[in-house]
Amino acid sequence: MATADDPTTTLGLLWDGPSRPRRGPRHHLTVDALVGAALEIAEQEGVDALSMRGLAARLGVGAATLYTYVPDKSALIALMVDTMIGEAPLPHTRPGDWRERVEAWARENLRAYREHPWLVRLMGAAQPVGPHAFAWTDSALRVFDGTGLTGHEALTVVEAVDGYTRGHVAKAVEADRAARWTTPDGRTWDTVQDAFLEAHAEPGRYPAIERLTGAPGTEEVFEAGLAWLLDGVAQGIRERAAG
Amino acid sequence: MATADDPTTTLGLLWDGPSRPRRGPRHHLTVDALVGAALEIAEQEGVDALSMRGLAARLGVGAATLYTYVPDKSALIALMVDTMIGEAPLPHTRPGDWRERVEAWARENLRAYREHPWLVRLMGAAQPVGPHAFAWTDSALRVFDGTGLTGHEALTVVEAVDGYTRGHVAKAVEADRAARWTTPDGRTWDTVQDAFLEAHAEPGRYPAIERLTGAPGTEEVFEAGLAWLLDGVAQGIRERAAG
DNA sequence: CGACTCATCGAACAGTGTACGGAGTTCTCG
DNA sequence: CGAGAACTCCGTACACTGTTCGATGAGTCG
Repeated sequence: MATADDPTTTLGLLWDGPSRPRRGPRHHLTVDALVGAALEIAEQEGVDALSMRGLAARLGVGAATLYTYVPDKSALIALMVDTMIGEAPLPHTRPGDWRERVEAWARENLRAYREHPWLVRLMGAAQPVGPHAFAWTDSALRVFDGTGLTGHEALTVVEAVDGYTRGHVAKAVEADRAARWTTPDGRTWDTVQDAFLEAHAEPGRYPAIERLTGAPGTEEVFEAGLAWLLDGVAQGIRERAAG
Repeated sequence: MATADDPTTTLGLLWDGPSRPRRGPRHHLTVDALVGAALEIAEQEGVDALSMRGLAARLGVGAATLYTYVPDKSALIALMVDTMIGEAPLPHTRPGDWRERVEAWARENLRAYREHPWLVRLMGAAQPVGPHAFAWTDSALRVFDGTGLTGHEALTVVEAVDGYTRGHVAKAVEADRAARWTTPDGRTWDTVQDAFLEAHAEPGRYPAIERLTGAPGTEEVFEAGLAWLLDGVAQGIRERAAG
């Protein structure tokens, strides 16, 4: 198989699927089987445990065999990501007006990312656009049909909301992991950190933080920010309709 | 030095600095020198090139020596991140009203992240809060002094804007990297991808995307989304002042 | 001066992604 | 129908990674 380092091969795999050669012995596995097993590993053991050797072992083949299905690990990851995107419901098929649909999709994405935290890390690297990602964006754009926004404006809104969601997801995933962490003797992350800060921040050094009576949860921040963002968008749509 | 895996040691390094032992030979290096050299490597060669062996070689010492300064690589990274945060201007010292200050800090953060793309990846992992991060948050909260918002509400705004910025940064960094990429024969990423999509997306499959006449740039999306978000916040502040 | 503590670092361990080359299988073409 | 091309499979190897161990010797305190 062609050596990559060049995402063209990966794009071909994403959009065309594997190319069946004319000569030579048959494959015993399929690319889908690789991706499925890789997703299982990521889901069960986390993304750090996803190695080519481990994946090969799970499938009962030698490590080098995988390279006849996939040019390299990054291509496998691109396939995993696009597969996950394919499981997201298409925004334009949801009920309600544009705002209800946007809220639903943003919450759904947040939920999906938090349920599959490994996705957040894998999406960090630049990804070639796969068919499912493309279809999702198309669907998201259609949510704004009838609002009077141009395609360009609709895409701006989609990207803004998506960016907002992704940023929160990164923070939420960190918070989730910290919440699950404990010292060997059972103290939580918050306990350790708070004790540390209390011992080290002399009074008056951080006046605004001292005045705080409690931090908002990630859910609360997400909902508030989403509401503000969509208030702004709604106002833009109203002004355009009036002008 | 104490084995970590437990961020308590890292927190100590962040807040107290290195602890000078009473007996034994002197250190030839300092933790600051490690962090400085690590920052240079990240800046010049990217985060993937940052290895303990490479760092040790740059400092002219053996790889194992580093572990007398720092419990492990993650602690080093925490120190790098907090150092970078320390270089950001404090929001409450900027001129203007709350909105101008927020806009300035959001743009500044976006710029800094794009200039140091490795930071985006390093911040992806959960980080213990360092003194500079703490000071920055305190300063950001003070921007809302006099707006009538409670500390809780101000923190919600800060986190929402920060989350928004981080999400965009991730996308912008990906876009920057893709923009810099070319095939051996000189074609750009966009050319390759567009050619591929044109060849593979039959007409009518992606109606909304077909209707597009051009995609908004990351800058344009960022500014539009920020304006919407702050419009929403401003309305919240007005309503609170009125009610 | 001993006793103790600690910095330094070569070597080793358990991993990683991936290239290579040989063995065996399947299809195509003369 | 048989020769050889094309291909899968995979043991082995390479160049890495972060980190631990143990030996050596430097520095300091009683």
